[in-house]
Amino acid sequence: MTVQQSGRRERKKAATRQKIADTALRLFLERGYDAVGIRDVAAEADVAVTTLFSHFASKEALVFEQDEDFERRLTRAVTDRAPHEPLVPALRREILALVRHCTADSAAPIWRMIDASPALRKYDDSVRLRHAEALAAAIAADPTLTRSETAARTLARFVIDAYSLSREAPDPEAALDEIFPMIEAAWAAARPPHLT
Amino acid sequence: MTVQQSGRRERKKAATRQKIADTALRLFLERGYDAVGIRDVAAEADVAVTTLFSHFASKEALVFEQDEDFERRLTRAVTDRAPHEPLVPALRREILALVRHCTADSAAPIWRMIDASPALRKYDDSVRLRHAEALAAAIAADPTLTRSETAARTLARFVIDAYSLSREAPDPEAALDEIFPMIEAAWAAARPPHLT
DNA sequence: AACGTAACACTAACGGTTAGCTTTTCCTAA
DNA sequence: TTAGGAAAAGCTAACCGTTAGTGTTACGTT
Repeated sequence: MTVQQSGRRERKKAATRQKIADTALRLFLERGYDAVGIRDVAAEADVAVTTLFSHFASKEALVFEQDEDFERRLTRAVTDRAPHEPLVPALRREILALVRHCTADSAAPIWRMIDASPALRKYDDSVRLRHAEALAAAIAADPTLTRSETAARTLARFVIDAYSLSREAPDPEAALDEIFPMIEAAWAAARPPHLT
Repeated sequence: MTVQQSGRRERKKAATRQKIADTALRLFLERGYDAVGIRDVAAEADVAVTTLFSHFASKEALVFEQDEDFERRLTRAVTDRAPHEPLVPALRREILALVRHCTADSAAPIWRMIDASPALRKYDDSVRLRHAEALAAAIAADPTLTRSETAARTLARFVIDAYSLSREAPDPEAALDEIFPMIEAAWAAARPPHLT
Protein backbone atom coordinates (compact mmCIF):
# COMPACT_ATOMS: atom_id res chain seq x y z
CA MET A 1 0.00 0.00 0.00
CA THR A 2 1.40 3.34 -0.96
CA VAL A 3 0.40 6.20 1.29
CA GLN A 4 1.69 9.61 2.25
CA GLN A 5 4.39 10.39 -0.24
CA SER A 6 6.63 13.37 0.31
CA GLY A 7 5.88 14.48 -3.19
CA ARG A 8 9.29 14.89 -4.70
CA ARG A 9 8.64 12.00 -7.02
CA GLU A 10 5.30 13.35 -8.15
CA ARG A 11 6.70 16.81 -8.61
CA LYS A 12 9.55 15.53 -10.71
CA LYS A 13 7.17 13.50 -12.83
CA ALA A 14 4.91 16.48 -13.39
CA ALA A 15 7.92 18.61 -14.25
CA THR A 16 9.12 16.08 -16.80
CA ARG A 17 5.69 15.93 -18.36
CA GLN A 18 5.46 19.69 -18.52
CA LYS A 19 8.93 20.05 -19.98
CA ILE A 20 8.06 17.58 -22.71
CA ALA A 21 4.79 19.34 -23.52
CA ASP A 22 6.39 22.79 -23.54
CA THR A 23 9.30 21.67 -25.69
CA ALA A 24 7.00 19.92 -28.12
CA LEU A 25 4.69 22.88 -28.53
CA ARG A 26 7.62 25.25 -29.00
CA LEU A 27 9.24 23.07 -31.65
CA PHE A 28 5.93 22.46 -33.43
CA LEU A 29 5.22 26.17 -33.63
CA GLU A 30 8.78 27.00 -34.68
CA ARG A 31 9.24 24.42 -37.41
CA GLY A 32 5.78 23.02 -38.09
CA TYR A 33 4.14 19.90 -36.72
CA ASP A 34 5.13 17.60 -39.55
CA ALA A 35 8.69 18.84 -39.68
CA VAL A 36 9.35 17.87 -36.06
CA GLY A 37 9.83 14.21 -35.19
CA ILE A 38 9.26 12.48 -31.91
CA ARG A 39 12.99 11.90 -31.64
CA ASP A 40 13.55 15.64 -32.05
CA VAL A 41 11.15 16.44 -29.22
CA ALA A 42 12.64 13.83 -26.94
CA ALA A 43 16.19 15.01 -27.61
CA GLU A 44 15.34 18.67 -27.08
CA ALA A 45 13.46 17.88 -23.87
CA ASP A 46 16.39 15.68 -22.84
CA VAL A 47 14.36 12.55 -22.22
CA ALA A 48 14.22 9.14 -23.84
CA VAL A 49 11.62 8.44 -26.47
CA THR A 50 10.08 5.80 -24.26
CA THR A 51 9.75 8.33 -21.46
CA LEU A 52 7.92 10.67 -23.77
CA PHE A 53 5.46 7.93 -24.64
CA SER A 54 4.96 7.06 -20.99
CA HIS A 55 3.59 10.58 -20.50
CA PHE A 56 1.72 11.02 -23.78
CA ALA A 57 -0.11 8.35 -25.69
CA SER A 58 0.75 9.73 -29.11
CA LYS A 59 2.42 12.57 -30.94
CA GLU A 60 -0.92 14.31 -31.38
CA ALA A 61 -1.62 14.12 -27.66
CA LEU A 62 1.35 16.45 -27.12
CA VAL A 63 -0.69 19.23 -28.68
CA PHE A 64 -3.91 18.53 -26.79
CA GLU A 65 -2.21 18.43 -23.44
CA GLN A 66 -5.09 19.94 -21.46
CA ASP A 67 -8.14 18.37 -23.02
CA GLU A 68 -9.09 16.87 -19.67
CA ASP A 69 -9.77 20.38 -18.40
CA PHE A 70 -12.15 20.81 -21.27
CA GLU A 71 -14.04 17.67 -20.35
CA ARG A 72 -14.18 18.54 -16.66
CA ARG A 73 -15.54 22.00 -17.37
CA LEU A 74 -18.28 20.57 -19.55
CA THR A 75 -19.46 17.97 -17.11
CA ARG A 76 -19.31 20.48 -14.24
CA ALA A 77 -21.49 22.85 -16.21
CA VAL A 78 -24.10 20.13 -15.84
CA THR A 79 -23.47 18.90 -12.33
CA ASP A 80 -22.55 22.19 -10.62
CA ARG A 81 -25.21 24.44 -12.06
CA ALA A 82 -27.57 26.25 -9.71
CA PRO A 83 -30.53 24.19 -8.47
CA HIS A 84 -33.35 24.18 -10.97
CA GLU A 85 -31.30 26.13 -13.48
CA PRO A 86 -32.30 24.92 -16.93
CA LEU A 87 -29.73 22.67 -18.57
CA VAL A 88 -29.30 24.11 -22.03
CA PRO A 89 -28.58 27.73 -21.03
CA ALA A 90 -25.97 26.48 -18.59
CA LEU A 91 -24.32 24.48 -21.34
CA ARG A 92 -24.52 27.44 -23.65
CA ARG A 93 -22.65 29.64 -21.20
CA GLU A 94 -19.91 27.08 -20.83
CA ILE A 95 -19.57 26.50 -24.56
CA LEU A 96 -19.38 30.22 -25.12
CA ALA A 97 -16.57 30.47 -22.59
CA LEU A 98 -14.72 27.58 -24.21
CA VAL A 99 -15.09 29.00 -27.69
CA ARG A 100 -13.80 32.37 -26.50
CA HIS A 101 -10.87 30.59 -24.93
CA CYS A 102 -10.04 28.79 -28.18
CA THR A 103 -10.47 31.78 -30.44
CA ALA A 104 -8.43 34.11 -28.26
CA ASP A 105 -5.40 35.61 -29.95
CA SER A 106 -3.03 33.67 -27.70
CA ALA A 107 -4.47 30.35 -28.89
CA ALA A 108 -4.63 31.33 -32.55
CA PRO A 109 -1.24 29.93 -33.65
CA ILE A 110 -2.00 26.58 -32.06
CA TRP A 111 -5.34 26.28 -33.80
CA ARG A 112 -3.82 27.40 -37.06
CA MET A 113 -1.35 24.58 -36.71
CA ILE A 114 -4.11 22.10 -35.90
CA ASP A 115 -6.16 23.19 -38.89
CA ALA A 116 -3.12 22.75 -41.12
CA SER A 117 -2.50 19.15 -40.09
CA PRO A 118 -4.92 16.39 -41.07
CA ALA A 119 -3.60 14.17 -38.30
CA LEU A 120 -4.28 16.82 -35.67
CA ARG A 121 -7.71 17.61 -37.02
CA LYS A 122 -8.62 13.95 -36.95
CA TYR A 123 -7.35 13.65 -33.41
CA ASP A 124 -9.36 16.69 -32.40
CA ASP A 125 -12.46 15.08 -33.86
CA SER A 126 -12.01 11.95 -31.80
CA VAL A 127 -11.29 13.99 -28.67
CA ARG A 128 -14.56 15.83 -29.15
CA LEU A 129 -16.46 12.57 -29.41
CA ARG A 130 -14.94 11.41 -26.14
CA HIS A 131 -16.07 14.63 -24.56
CA ALA A 132 -19.55 14.14 -25.95
CA GLU A 133 -19.70 10.76 -24.25
CA ALA A 134 -18.61 12.22 -20.94
CA LEU A 135 -21.15 14.97 -21.29
CA ALA A 136 -23.86 12.47 -22.14
CA ALA A 137 -23.04 10.52 -19.00
CA ALA A 138 -23.26 13.66 -16.89
CA ILE A 139 -26.60 14.59 -18.41
CA ALA A 140 -28.00 11.10 -17.99
CA ALA A 141 -26.89 11.05 -14.36
CA ASP A 142 -28.84 14.19 -13.46
CA PRO A 143 -31.95 13.04 -11.55
CA THR A 144 -33.80 16.29 -12.22
CA LEU A 145 -33.85 15.64 -15.96
CA THR A 146 -36.62 13.33 -17.08
CA ARG A 147 -35.33 12.35 -20.45
CA SER A 148 -34.21 9.09 -21.97
CA GLU A 149 -30.64 7.92 -22.37
CA THR A 150 -30.90 8.44 -26.08
CA ALA A 151 -32.08 12.01 -25.62
CA ALA A 152 -29.18 12.68 -23.27
CA ARG A 153 -26.66 11.31 -25.74
CA THR A 154 -28.27 13.27 -28.54
CA LEU A 155 -28.17 16.53 -26.63
CA ALA A 156 -24.52 15.94 -25.77
CA ARG A 157 -23.65 15.44 -29.43
CA PHE A 158 -25.55 18.54 -30.46
CA VAL A 159 -23.79 20.65 -27.86
CA ILE A 160 -20.38 19.42 -28.94
CA ASP A 161 -21.39 20.09 -32.54
CA ALA A 162 -22.23 23.63 -31.53
CA TYR A 163 -18.73 24.04 -30.15
CA SER A 164 -17.10 22.60 -33.25
CA LEU A 165 -19.25 24.50 -35.75
CA SER A 166 -18.81 27.73 -33.83
CA ARG A 167 -15.04 27.42 -33.80
CA GLU A 168 -15.04 26.98 -37.56
CA ALA A 169 -17.49 29.79 -38.27
CA PRO A 170 -16.35 33.22 -39.42
CA ASP A 171 -18.19 34.77 -36.47
CA PRO A 172 -18.11 32.17 -33.69
CA GLU A 173 -20.40 33.97 -31.26
CA ALA A 174 -23.01 34.71 -33.89
CA ALA A 175 -22.96 31.04 -34.83
CA LEU A 176 -23.70 30.08 -31.24
CA ASP A 177 -26.61 32.54 -31.24
CA GLU A 178 -27.97 30.65 -34.18
CA ILE A 179 -27.27 27.08 -33.12
CA PHE A 180 -28.40 27.15 -29.51
CA PRO A 181 -32.01 28.04 -30.22
CA MET A 182 -32.03 24.95 -32.43
CA ILE A 183 -30.67 22.90 -29.54
CA GLU A 184 -33.23 24.39 -27.16
CA ALA A 185 -35.99 23.33 -29.50
CA ALA A 186 -34.54 19.86 -29.90
CA TRP A 187 -34.28 19.38 -26.16
CA ALA A 188 -37.80 20.61 -25.63
CA ALA A 189 -39.00 18.05 -28.16
CA ALA A 190 -37.19 15.17 -26.48
CA ARG A 191 -39.50 12.56 -25.07
CA PRO A 192 -39.38 11.53 -21.43
CA PRO A 193 -38.04 8.00 -20.91
CA HIS A 194 -40.30 5.03 -21.09
CA LEU A 195 -41.25 3.67 -17.71
CA THR A 196 -41.22 -0.10 -17.91
CA MET B 1 -5.56 15.63 -74.67
CA THR B 2 -6.75 12.22 -73.66
CA VAL B 3 -10.21 11.30 -74.82
CA GLN B 4 -12.25 8.21 -75.64
CA GLN B 5 -10.57 5.29 -74.01
CA SER B 6 -11.59 1.75 -74.86
CA GLY B 7 -11.85 0.97 -71.19
CA ARG B 8 -9.58 -1.98 -70.75
CA ARG B 9 -7.22 0.08 -68.64
CA GLU B 10 -9.98 1.38 -66.43
CA ARG B 11 -11.49 -2.05 -66.06
CA LYS B 12 -8.16 -3.55 -65.07
CA LYS B 13 -7.59 -0.78 -62.60
CA ALA B 14 -11.00 -1.29 -61.05
CA ALA B 15 -10.38 -5.03 -60.93
CA THR B 16 -7.08 -4.54 -59.14
CA ARG B 17 -8.73 -2.22 -56.66
CA GLN B 18 -11.52 -4.68 -56.04
CA LYS B 19 -9.16 -7.59 -55.63
CA ILE B 20 -7.19 -5.66 -53.05
CA ALA B 21 -10.32 -4.67 -51.15
CA ASP B 22 -11.77 -8.19 -51.21
CA THR B 23 -8.52 -9.78 -50.13
CA ALA B 24 -8.06 -7.28 -47.34
CA LEU B 25 -11.54 -7.74 -45.98
CA ARG B 26 -11.25 -11.51 -46.14
CA LEU B 27 -7.92 -11.55 -44.29
CA PHE B 28 -9.11 -9.03 -41.73
CA LEU B 29 -12.18 -11.10 -40.94
CA GLU B 30 -10.21 -14.34 -40.88
CA ARG B 31 -7.31 -13.26 -38.69
CA GLY B 32 -8.32 -9.94 -37.18
CA TYR B 33 -7.53 -6.43 -38.33
CA ASP B 34 -4.46 -5.94 -36.19
CA ALA B 35 -3.04 -9.35 -36.97
CA VAL B 36 -2.91 -8.66 -40.70
CA GLY B 37 -0.21 -6.38 -42.05
CA ILE B 38 -0.25 -4.30 -45.18
CA ARG B 39 2.48 -6.51 -46.59
CA ASP B 40 0.28 -9.55 -45.98
CA VAL B 41 -2.61 -8.01 -47.86
CA ALA B 42 -0.42 -6.96 -50.75
CA ALA B 43 1.18 -10.39 -51.02
CA GLU B 44 -2.14 -12.23 -50.87
CA ALA B 45 -3.66 -9.88 -53.47
CA ASP B 46 -0.50 -10.33 -55.55
CA VAL B 47 0.28 -6.64 -55.88
CA ALA B 48 3.10 -4.42 -54.68
CA VAL B 49 2.67 -2.46 -51.48
CA THR B 50 2.98 0.76 -53.44
CA THR B 51 0.20 -0.35 -55.73
CA LEU B 52 -2.03 -0.97 -52.75
CA PHE B 53 -1.39 2.55 -51.51
CA SER B 54 -2.09 4.02 -54.93
CA HIS B 55 -5.62 2.65 -54.62
CA PHE B 56 -6.24 3.20 -50.92
CA ALA B 57 -4.98 6.08 -48.83
CA SER B 58 -4.47 4.04 -45.70
CA LYS B 59 -4.93 0.63 -44.12
CA GLU B 60 -8.20 1.76 -42.58
CA ALA B 61 -9.53 2.90 -45.94
CA LEU B 62 -9.44 -0.74 -47.05
CA VAL B 63 -12.32 -1.42 -44.69
CA PHE B 64 -14.40 1.59 -45.67
CA GLU B 65 -14.15 0.87 -49.35
CA GLN B 66 -17.62 2.08 -50.28
CA ASP B 67 -18.04 5.15 -48.16
CA GLU B 68 -18.49 7.25 -51.28
CA ASP B 69 -21.76 5.44 -51.92
CA PHE B 70 -22.86 6.45 -48.48
CA GLU B 71 -22.09 10.08 -49.20
CA ARG B 72 -23.78 10.02 -52.59
CA ARG B 73 -26.95 8.53 -51.15
CA LEU B 74 -27.11 11.19 -48.49
CA THR B 75 -26.66 14.11 -50.83
CA ARG B 76 -29.12 12.61 -53.30
CA ALA B 77 -31.71 12.30 -50.57
CA VAL B 78 -31.54 16.09 -50.55
CA THR B 79 -31.20 16.90 -54.23
CA ASP B 80 -33.40 14.17 -55.71
CA ARG B 81 -36.35 14.35 -53.35
CA ALA B 82 -39.79 15.06 -54.77
CA PRO B 83 -40.56 18.75 -55.40
CA HIS B 84 -41.72 20.48 -52.26
CA GLU B 85 -41.10 17.39 -50.17
CA PRO B 86 -39.95 18.52 -46.74
CA LEU B 87 -36.25 18.03 -46.13
CA VAL B 88 -36.09 16.33 -42.76
CA PRO B 89 -38.47 13.44 -43.48
CA ALA B 90 -36.55 12.72 -46.67
CA LEU B 91 -33.31 12.60 -44.70
CA ARG B 92 -34.93 10.44 -42.11
CA ARG B 93 -35.97 7.88 -44.69
CA GLU B 94 -32.47 7.71 -46.08
CA ILE B 95 -30.82 7.44 -42.67
CA LEU B 96 -33.21 4.67 -41.75
CA ALA B 97 -32.26 2.79 -44.89
CA LEU B 98 -28.56 3.26 -44.19
CA VAL B 99 -28.89 2.14 -40.61
CA ARG B 100 -30.77 -0.94 -41.70
CA HIS B 101 -28.03 -1.63 -44.21
CA CYS B 102 -25.34 -1.38 -41.55
CA THR B 103 -27.15 -3.41 -38.92
CA ALA B 104 -28.09 -6.20 -41.30
CA ASP B 105 -26.72 -9.59 -40.38
CA SER B 106 -24.44 -9.67 -43.39
CA ALA B 107 -22.68 -6.51 -42.24
CA ALA B 108 -22.48 -7.53 -38.59
CA PRO B 109 -18.99 -9.10 -38.67
CA ILE B 110 -17.54 -6.04 -40.31
CA TRP B 111 -18.99 -3.68 -37.74
CA ARG B 112 -17.92 -5.94 -34.94
CA MET B 113 -14.40 -5.71 -36.28
CA ILE B 114 -14.64 -1.92 -36.53
CA ASP B 115 -15.93 -1.61 -33.00
CA ALA B 116 -13.05 -3.75 -31.77
CA SER B 117 -10.36 -1.59 -33.32
CA PRO B 118 -9.69 1.92 -32.01
CA ALA B 119 -8.00 2.88 -35.26
CA LEU B 120 -11.03 1.86 -37.29
CA ARG B 121 -13.46 3.59 -34.97
CA LYS B 122 -11.46 6.79 -35.20
CA TYR B 123 -11.36 6.53 -38.95
CA ASP B 124 -15.10 5.99 -39.06
CA ASP B 125 -15.57 9.13 -36.99
CA SER B 126 -13.59 11.21 -39.45
CA VAL B 127 -15.42 9.68 -42.39
CA ARG B 128 -18.72 10.69 -40.85
CA LEU B 129 -17.54 14.25 -40.46
CA ARG B 130 -16.61 14.36 -44.12
CA HIS B 131 -20.08 13.12 -44.97
CA ALA B 132 -21.60 15.78 -42.77
CA GLU B 133 -19.74 18.42 -44.75
CA ALA B 134 -20.95 17.02 -48.04
CA LEU B 135 -24.48 16.89 -46.72
CA ALA B 136 -24.22 20.46 -45.47
CA ALA B 137 -23.14 21.58 -48.90
CA ALA B 138 -26.09 19.82 -50.51
CA ILE B 139 -28.50 21.39 -48.06
CA ALA B 140 -27.02 24.85 -48.47
CA ALA B 141 -27.24 24.51 -52.26
CA ASP B 142 -30.98 23.84 -52.24
CA PRO B 143 -32.68 27.06 -53.39
CA THR B 144 -36.01 26.10 -51.85
CA LEU B 145 -34.58 26.14 -48.34
CA THR B 146 -34.42 29.56 -46.79
CA ARG B 147 -31.97 28.92 -44.01
CA SER B 148 -28.51 30.20 -43.23
CA GLU B 149 -25.27 28.41 -43.97
CA THR B 150 -24.80 27.81 -40.28
CA ALA B 151 -28.24 26.25 -39.98
CA ALA B 152 -27.48 23.97 -42.93
CA ARG B 153 -24.21 22.83 -41.39
CA THR B 154 -25.90 22.30 -38.06
CA LEU B 155 -28.68 20.21 -39.53
CA ALA B 156 -26.14 18.11 -41.41
CA ARG B 157 -24.24 17.39 -38.20
CA PHE B 158 -27.41 16.52 -36.36
CA VAL B 159 -28.48 14.10 -39.06
CA ILE B 160 -25.10 12.38 -39.07
CA ASP B 161 -25.27 12.22 -35.28
CA ALA B 162 -28.61 10.49 -35.62
CA TYR B 163 -27.02 7.88 -37.85
CA SER B 164 -24.11 7.33 -35.49
CA LEU B 165 -26.19 7.27 -32.30
CA SER B 166 -28.70 4.96 -33.88
CA ARG B 167 -26.07 2.48 -34.96
CA GLU B 168 -24.75 2.32 -31.42
CA ALA B 169 -28.14 2.06 -29.76
CA PRO B 170 -29.55 -1.27 -28.57
CA ASP B 171 -32.66 -0.66 -30.68
CA PRO B 172 -31.50 1.40 -33.69
CA GLU B 173 -34.92 2.10 -35.17
CA ALA B 174 -36.41 3.15 -31.86
CA ALA B 175 -33.50 5.53 -31.41
CA LEU B 176 -34.25 7.14 -34.75
CA ASP B 177 -37.88 7.53 -33.68
CA GLU B 178 -36.62 9.45 -30.71
CA ILE B 179 -33.90 11.54 -32.33
CA PHE B 180 -35.64 12.72 -35.48
CA PRO B 181 -38.43 14.62 -33.71
CA MET B 182 -35.65 16.51 -31.96
CA ILE B 183 -34.06 17.27 -35.33
CA GLU B 184 -37.42 18.35 -36.75
CA ALA B 185 -37.83 20.79 -33.88
CA ALA B 186 -34.29 22.11 -34.31
CA TRP B 187 -34.78 22.67 -38.03
CA ALA B 188 -38.09 24.42 -37.43
CA ALA B 189 -36.34 26.74 -34.99
CA ALA B 190 -33.56 27.63 -37.42
CA ARG B 191 -33.55 31.24 -38.45
CA PRO B 192 -33.71 32.28 -42.10
CA PRO B 193 -30.49 33.79 -43.40
CA HIS B 194 -29.74 37.45 -43.02
CA LEU B 195 -30.30 39.42 -46.19
CA THR B 196 -27.56 41.97 -46.48
C1' DA C 1 19.97 0.35 6.12
C1' DA C 2 17.69 -2.43 2.90
C1' DC C 3 14.07 -3.43 0.07
C1' DG C 4 10.36 -2.45 -3.37
C1' DT C 5 9.02 0.08 -7.01
C1' DA C 6 8.03 4.09 -9.96
C1' DA C 7 10.36 6.70 -13.32
C1' DC C 8 13.55 6.85 -16.76
C1' DA C 9 17.08 5.15 -20.21
C1' DC C 10 18.80 2.31 -24.09
C1' DT C 11 18.51 -0.65 -28.00
C1' DA C 12 16.22 -2.74 -31.44
C1' DA C 13 12.58 -3.70 -33.79
C1' DC C 14 7.72 -3.60 -35.94
C1' DG C 15 4.37 -1.82 -39.12
C1' DG C 16 2.21 1.85 -41.89
C1' DT C 17 3.61 4.91 -45.29
C1' DT C 18 6.36 7.27 -48.91
C1' DA C 19 10.20 8.55 -52.20
C1' DG C 20 12.77 7.39 -56.15
C1' DC C 21 13.19 4.84 -59.98
C1' DT C 22 12.26 1.06 -63.45
C1' DT C 23 9.16 -1.85 -66.04
C1' DT C 24 4.90 -3.10 -68.06
C1' DT C 25 0.57 -2.20 -70.28
C1' DC C 26 -2.58 0.35 -72.67
C1' DC C 27 -4.10 4.26 -75.70
C1' DT C 28 -3.71 7.07 -79.66
C1' DA C 29 -1.99 9.65 -83.37
C1' DA C 30 0.93 9.54 -87.26
C1' DT D 1 1.02 -0.70 -87.81
C1' DT D 2 3.87 1.22 -85.21
C1' DA D 3 6.11 4.81 -82.42
C1' DG D 4 5.51 7.71 -78.67
C1' DG D 5 3.33 9.03 -74.44
C1' DA D 6 1.39 8.09 -70.25
C1' DA D 7 -1.03 5.51 -66.73
C1' DA D 8 -0.49 1.63 -63.81
C1' DA D 9 2.20 -1.44 -61.42
C1' DG D 10 6.60 -3.03 -59.51
C1' DC D 11 10.95 -2.96 -56.52
C1' DT D 12 14.02 -1.21 -53.05
C1' DA D 13 15.00 1.29 -49.32
C1' DA D 14 14.00 4.15 -46.20
C1' DC D 15 11.24 7.36 -42.71
C1' DC D 16 8.73 7.81 -38.60
C1' DG D 17 5.49 6.80 -34.85
C1' DT D 18 5.24 3.37 -31.59
C1' DT D 19 6.32 -0.67 -28.59
C1' DA D 20 8.79 -4.67 -26.38
C1' DG D 21 12.42 -6.06 -23.72
C1' DT D 22 15.74 -5.05 -20.46
C1' DG D 23 18.45 -2.57 -17.44
C1' DT D 24 19.41 1.52 -14.14
C1' DT D 25 18.51 5.31 -11.04
C1' DA D 26 16.10 7.65 -7.51
C1' DC D 27 12.59 7.87 -4.34
C1' DG D 28 9.56 6.13 -0.54
C1' DT D 29 8.78 2.75 2.89
C1' DT D 30 9.74 -0.60 6.58
